Amino acid sequence: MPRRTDHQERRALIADALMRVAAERGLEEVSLRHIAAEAGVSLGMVQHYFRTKAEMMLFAMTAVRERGEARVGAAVAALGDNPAPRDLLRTIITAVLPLSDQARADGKVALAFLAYSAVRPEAAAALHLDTAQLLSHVASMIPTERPDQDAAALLAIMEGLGVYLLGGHYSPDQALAALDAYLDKIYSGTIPKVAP
Amino acid sequence: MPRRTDHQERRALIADALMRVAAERGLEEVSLRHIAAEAGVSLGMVQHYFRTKAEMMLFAMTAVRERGEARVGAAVAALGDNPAPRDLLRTIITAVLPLSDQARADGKVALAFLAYSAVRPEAAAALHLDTAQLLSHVASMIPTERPDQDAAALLAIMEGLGVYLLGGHYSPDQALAALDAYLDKIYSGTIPKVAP
DNA sequence: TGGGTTACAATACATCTGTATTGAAAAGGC
DNA sequence: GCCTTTTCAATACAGATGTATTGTAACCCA
Repeated sequence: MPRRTDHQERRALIADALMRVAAERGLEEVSLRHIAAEAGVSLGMVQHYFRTKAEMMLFAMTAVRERGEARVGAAVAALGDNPAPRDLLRTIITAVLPLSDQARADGKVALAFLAYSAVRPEAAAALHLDTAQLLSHVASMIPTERPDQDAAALLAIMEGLGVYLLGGHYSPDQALAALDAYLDKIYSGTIPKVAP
Repeated sequence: MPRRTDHQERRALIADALMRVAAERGLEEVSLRHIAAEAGVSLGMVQHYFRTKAEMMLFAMTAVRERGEARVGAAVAALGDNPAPRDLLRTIITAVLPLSDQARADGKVALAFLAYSAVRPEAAAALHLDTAQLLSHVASMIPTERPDQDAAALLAIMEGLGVYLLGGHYSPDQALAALDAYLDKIYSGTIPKVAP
């Protein structure tokens, strides 16, 4: 059984090209031939690694998600051990927000896939960070009387800031100021949930 | 100079068909022929009222926005005169959120156009102005120390909740609870809702 | 040293795409 | 009544699209 190529590596190469095209020109410009050209390979090769376009799209979708998770993981790791919950939360969120060029490109792709999966329920399960998991994780770090609601609002702020940043409606400074203002409400002044 | 048809009316008819297709199958399935079929007219007629596809898309984009504004306007009008700022704000936001079937359909289209305009800067300008206006309006209704930041966060919450609702990550109850929790923080002064 | 399998490349194919062209019916203004 | 203009419908067209088919070189295992 000869297997000379690393399938995952080739798929990643193609998915990278897809993300580049999607970030620059949108998902509508994503065709097998465009992706092949962008990746510098032939149409036949793309077909060899993805039997159908939908399969390629699905793979790229999870690749975007994994790239986001990797960015968050790296930012969190840079915090060292036992960071304060507020710092941890802010680090996670700023890692998700499209503040760097790379994150901006990824964000555009993620937004495109968000719209894509909004009309393709079979593709919706895979996208983005697993919100439910993240929600309970964030809630556990929020010392208010209603951590679930406040966590839900915080994630919504994160998503909304991301969208507004991508659209150019908010500047990075504006977005971070809004985020910090909310974190202030969560973490300052009020008596923590546990002992006084 | 014979002019037997109301151009705006015909355009609206076609834009309605476009929004139906976009809501059900996404912007990728929007082609001149699909829209013509959905509207029950011929391709030639669509071409007669929109010289190019981009022109049709642009018209539909502003039609979605106007529909959303109309929904907000109606909800606000139903509040009567001199509503409390918090009620007014909550009414505006719940009118924007995709909570009804109609608002869900519109929301999907709006999300699709958001991704669409993220890679077409020439189409993004209208939304930009809209947000800036809404932001200062909302800020004027927020009695906190930093109304600008808190208003920015509130709009982000609105947008994020909308996205999560469309994606099915939040239930309507969850979204409204998160919204109300934030409004509590803004409006309840320092006294929490639950007794100390 | 084969035989079989993999990894592509090339190309064919039917369908769909946006746009342009042509033509004809209808309806004002003169 | 005629003539110009609008309102469409039909069709043509070149290019793109996803997928299927075929061919061919390379490689591993026997």
